[in-house]
Amino acid sequence: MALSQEKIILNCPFRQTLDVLEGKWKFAIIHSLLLHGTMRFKALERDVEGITARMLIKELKLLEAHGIVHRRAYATVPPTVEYSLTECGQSLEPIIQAIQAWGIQNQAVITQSKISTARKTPAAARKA
Amino acid sequence: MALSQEKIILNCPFRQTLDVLEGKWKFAIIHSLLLHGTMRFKALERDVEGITARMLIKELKLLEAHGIVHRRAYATVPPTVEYSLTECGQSLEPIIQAIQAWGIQNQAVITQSKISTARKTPAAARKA
DNA sequence: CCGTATCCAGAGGGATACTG
DNA sequence: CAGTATCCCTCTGGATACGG
Repeated sequence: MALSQEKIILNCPFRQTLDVLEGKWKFAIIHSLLLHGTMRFKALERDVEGITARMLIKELKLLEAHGIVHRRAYATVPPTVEYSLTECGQSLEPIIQAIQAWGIQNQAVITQSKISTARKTPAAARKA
Repeated sequence: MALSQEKIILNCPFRQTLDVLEGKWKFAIIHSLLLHGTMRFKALERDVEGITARMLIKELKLLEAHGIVHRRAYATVPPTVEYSLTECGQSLEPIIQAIQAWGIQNQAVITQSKISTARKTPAAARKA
């Protein structure tokens, strides 16, 4: 399938998709859910290295609102909450796979041309 | 091809790819360059609806540093600068295509479940 | 365990004016 | 045309503490 020839206008399907997937963590969260299927909150937090609980819940809420992720809570003590991809979310798999495939293919190139994108976290900066 | 079973750790190929493609405009810029091949700065600015010259040049610099985009300047008056994708950049096409395909497939769903993500620009907020 | 609330530094990013 | 420079606001997103 060839790329559409229309202009990269706002509200075209391409840009709308980017809106849904924007943010620092959405791809990683979806990747993790694709790998493991249903996951508890804590499992996701452990699996997506570097994310904080605060950001995880925010991103999950957004994904849920867009119909990508399904949330199911059980009235147990302590609470149990399970997240999984909806059918719509599962259909994102080709995108995740394409990104991963490119990463594997170009790992050497990326590492080589890597600029100092490394930025200090606020906390790290304060300590310094 | 199945997704890799490794944890979504920092510095895995998947996360590194996200680092390269992070930011609000990179996917759209690459999409445009895939469609049109070599483009002048002004053409890109027109094609990627909503981007400002400031952000465009910033994103292009980063993409160039990562070896995704090639920049060629001609010593003409007025100046002519052409941007194109490197071979490495062209290899991102499957990702762009996957995103676009998903957008077309799920356009109805997205539009329907759209939350008020609309946010005022600083200028719009000042005027209000 | 699963969140929420609050605080806050700084990166992202728009507007505008200016240069070669 | 192809950028730079400056200003400044907003939102992201980390740290921390707390509630059900």
